[in-house]
Amino acid sequence: MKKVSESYLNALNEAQKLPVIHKEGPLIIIAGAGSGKTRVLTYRIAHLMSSGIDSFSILALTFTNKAAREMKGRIAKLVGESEAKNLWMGTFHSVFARILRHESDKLGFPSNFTIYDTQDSDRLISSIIKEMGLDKDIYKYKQIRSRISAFKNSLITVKAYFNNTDLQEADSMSKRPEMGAIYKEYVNRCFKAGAMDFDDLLLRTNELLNRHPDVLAKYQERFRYILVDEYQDTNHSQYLIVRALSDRFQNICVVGDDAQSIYAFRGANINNILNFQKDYDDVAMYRLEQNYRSTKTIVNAANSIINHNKTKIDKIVWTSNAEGSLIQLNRLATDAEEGRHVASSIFEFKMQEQLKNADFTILYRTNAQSRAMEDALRKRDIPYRIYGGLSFYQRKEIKDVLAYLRLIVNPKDEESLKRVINYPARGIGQTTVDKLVVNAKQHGLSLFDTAFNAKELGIPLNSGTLTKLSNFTTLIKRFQIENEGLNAFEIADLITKKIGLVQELKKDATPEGITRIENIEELLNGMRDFTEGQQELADTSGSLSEFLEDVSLATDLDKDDDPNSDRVALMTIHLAKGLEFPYVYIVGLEEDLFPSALSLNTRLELEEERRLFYVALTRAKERAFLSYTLSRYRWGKLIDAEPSRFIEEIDPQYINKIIPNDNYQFKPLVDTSIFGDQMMEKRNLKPIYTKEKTITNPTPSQLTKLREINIGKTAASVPDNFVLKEGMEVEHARFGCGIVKSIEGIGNDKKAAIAFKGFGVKNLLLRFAKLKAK
DNA sequence: GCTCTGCGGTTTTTT
DNA sequence: ACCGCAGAGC
Repeated sequence: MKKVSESYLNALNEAQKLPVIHKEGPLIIIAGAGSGKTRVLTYRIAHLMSSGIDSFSILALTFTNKAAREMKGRIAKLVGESEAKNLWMGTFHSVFARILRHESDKLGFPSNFTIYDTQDSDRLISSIIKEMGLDKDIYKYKQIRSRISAFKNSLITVKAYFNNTDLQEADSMSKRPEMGAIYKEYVNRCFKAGAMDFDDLLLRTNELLNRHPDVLAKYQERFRYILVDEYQDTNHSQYLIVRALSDRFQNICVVGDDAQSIYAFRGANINNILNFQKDYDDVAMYRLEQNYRSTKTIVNAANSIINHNKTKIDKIVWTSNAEGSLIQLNRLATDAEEGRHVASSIFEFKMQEQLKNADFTILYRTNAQSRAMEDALRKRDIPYRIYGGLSFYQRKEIKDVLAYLRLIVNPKDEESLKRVINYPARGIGQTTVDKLVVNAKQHGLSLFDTAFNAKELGIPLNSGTLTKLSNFTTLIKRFQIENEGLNAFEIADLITKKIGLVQELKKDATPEGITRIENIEELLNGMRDFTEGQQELADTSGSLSEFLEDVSLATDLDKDDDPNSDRVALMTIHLAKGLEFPYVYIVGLEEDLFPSALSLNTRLELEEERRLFYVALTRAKERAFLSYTLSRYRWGKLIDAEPSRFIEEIDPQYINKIIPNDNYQFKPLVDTSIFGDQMMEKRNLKPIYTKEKTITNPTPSQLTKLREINIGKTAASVPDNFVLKEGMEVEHARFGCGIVKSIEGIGNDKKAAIAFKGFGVKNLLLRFAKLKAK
């Protein structure tokens, strides 16, 4: 064991040292934002190891795989590469997926079980609803899925459901008496398919530990020291796993911040952290309250926000960092304007302060907001990278390839089979698949085996179809045999070539089609890297099933970015948890968006939104920028927006409000006559803090009309190649021919008064008016 | 069985 | 505005 010099403790402050040197027994670390909690965890693990504890008996559960990787790297630096190697570190899902593979036989699962992602679950639930002949408008698959997920996260098994009259009554009341039957069938089908969904990874772990005391004892014995990061975001299922495993030695260390609990929507239970002291005896509690990340302004502003929450553990986050600049608050007319504002702000700060693109991050509440930001950044030629949204591995073409791979590893995987049985088209249509599903159920076989034995089972299919089925199953079986001698990359390469996937995609010469081909290439390259990377590690082989597990549990954040690429980062606030950036833009601070309209029902939900805002603001090290708009496109329509209540909750001394003067906003883009004069009179805007609705904007329909008339589909910049002069004759899509009377303004604000025949003189903003020279 | 088109739902967040 | 899916026509 490489002895860690005691001097490393000097890298910690007094508050950080205590939990690091705390030895036996349970401890909880309440760590404010930016207080160095990762540092404490890292040093604590290193310290445990240096005081003689075998790394083999330490289990550290993190929130993302990336966090685990980074922490492991830092520990390796402290105690040495070879020592750190045996540490078990990862997300709940990845750690317990590994354990489940090892113990799968005890649960009746194959060790190569598939992990169904949300889309797989949705498809399976949809087809169950269809097979049961239920009304899909009442039984909405997404609602069903989230209800099943909630059951599983609370350890309500199918059996428990049918023993619980309250639950059944609740479902009957909401006109879904078949809920339990769907749940039962879903669980059955997953089992038959040798598949677990995300929730199963936790639920089945609980099942394993509950039903097999020997297994529980084994892992209790092994994991003598357990550390859990982001404990505030654990759900009940995770909580029970941690409790079970730590029950014997009670060496449990949890780290978290109740103020940053933002995952209640997926079952996270804030009470886990609030009640930790009741769950174990003699809990030591440590608080980390000094923030090393942000300026005083940001820390204090964030505190002023979170103080509006009732449910919280009291703590005072403070910093000795510099005062820093005020938080800038901007009001913009529309989401497109907001994008332009953010892009030019980034551009200017980059120049002024000599910063890199990677120093900037744009955070938003919903993925849909990224579009306006993207458009603006692209126009400014600012490189960016979007995290989240549709992740790489969820793209159709990637999922198609992965489905083949999954099917080879686990031929029982029903969802993968359905995905590829007729892709590329091989004449096996829906009707045939439906028949297979019915027969599979009847004979208790997997879908693949049903297809393989279609003839023997006497399924009414014509001989052509039978041949096609047999060709398909033979193809897959052949791949399976090939797979034994090949690594993940080689088999994937072979498959894509054999089935002619790329040729299939080449039929589509559109830019999207080309991107799809590139994506598949990227997947293959990624697989090659994976195979090569794994071969350096002794304990893994670079096999296909390992690759698939990695992929199904990877988050978008985990995907390695080119370290040299210098890009602005765009992501949801949820995804930004645990990260930090010098300059942070938080956009879309509007009622019904942030806080989300769906979270306004209960105080609890609203408080979670507030914590989310707290998380967003505390990501910023140097500067934070807030913005909101007066109207925004949502559901394809322009709707009015009102400033978020959260803006008012920030102590105003930390804010610099930048409100454009009146004549900047909502100067009629063009034709005032179509609305009459009322609108002109109501235009004068009041300062934003007047909460009463005296701010009268054009109604959405008016604005939509304006847009339709003047900009067609999207706002564009003034075309450079077209110089407008007074006296010129021009043509307008709606108003026809006209003569330019006068021109004023510059750049994007350039406008012209044009006299049209039959429409009179119109004031057109050239950016929007698509004029053609006559 | 395949392909095109129109309709409907979507937008809260993710392992 | 956008995507995916269902239904109709081939």
